[in-house]
Amino acid sequence: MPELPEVQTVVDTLRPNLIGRTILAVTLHRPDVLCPPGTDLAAALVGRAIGSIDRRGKRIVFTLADGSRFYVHLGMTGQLTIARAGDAVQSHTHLVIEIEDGGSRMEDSREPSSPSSILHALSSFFLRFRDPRRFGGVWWCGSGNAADANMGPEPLTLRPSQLAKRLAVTRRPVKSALLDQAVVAGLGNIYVDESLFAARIHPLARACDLSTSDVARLNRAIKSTLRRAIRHRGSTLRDYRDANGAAGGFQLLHRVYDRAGQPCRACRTPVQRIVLGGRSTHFCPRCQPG
DNA sequence: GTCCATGTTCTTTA
DNA sequence: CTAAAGAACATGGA
Repeated sequence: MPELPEVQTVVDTLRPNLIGRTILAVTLHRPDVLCPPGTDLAAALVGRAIGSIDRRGKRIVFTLADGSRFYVHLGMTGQLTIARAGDAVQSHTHLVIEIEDGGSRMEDSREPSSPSSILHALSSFFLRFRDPRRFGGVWWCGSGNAADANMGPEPLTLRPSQLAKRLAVTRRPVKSALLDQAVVAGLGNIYVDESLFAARIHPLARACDLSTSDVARLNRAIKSTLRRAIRHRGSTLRDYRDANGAAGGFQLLHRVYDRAGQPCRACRTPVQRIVLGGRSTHFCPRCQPG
């Protein structure tokens, strides 16, 4: 579920819970969600404070007070949520990070599940990562910049000339190019379809054939679509939740995505669905002429 | 049983 | 050789 607006919403809801707090413990229930394999995540995290949380494309980047970093990718079904000790642990919870509760300790009478160290003198809560399909995972970066690897520019600050330059060099359909994280970072199947509709560009149009005005329109459409989706806290089709467990609301405002056969909200022509690069692709044949 | 799914990466084909 | 298409990954819901 998570594309840029959903990931940004998770980051925005994680920050007030986690910034400045110290990590008390790390439990990795499924070691294969961690890269590089065999990393001692507990040794890297325990005792350190979380300095900042940022988004890069669809990656959620945690920077510790010592400057080291790790990032979480939610894949298709990943969730990163804040929980208290009494909250039921859902199936497919692969990683749990215990966090020192910086606030007063009186409000929470529940005890941590495994009080084992002097660090537990104060109350705590948990950051849980669950991901049924396990297309997501956790990447330890150390002090390197692995979080930026293979990532194109951020679409919210992308300039039309940059986008034009990147689209001009490929004959792929514009939809395929926009899904490529190395071309632009953060777009996925929902927001590419929505952005192309807003720009009135056919998804099969060759990227290199777009005119300067097409690209300018597309750049504006991408920004406005993403900003609107963030304002509505992302799209919950099935699994997506923010860090507080709340669903998004933008799915109610989709204009073409998952609306095959339903009337275009602009012209009433039935929305068409095709398969492109193995992905469902939705567009209005009248508003987005080939 | 079948098909489909918000993502990424590796393999095969053209 | 490069670019693009296809398959694979794992799970669950319709």
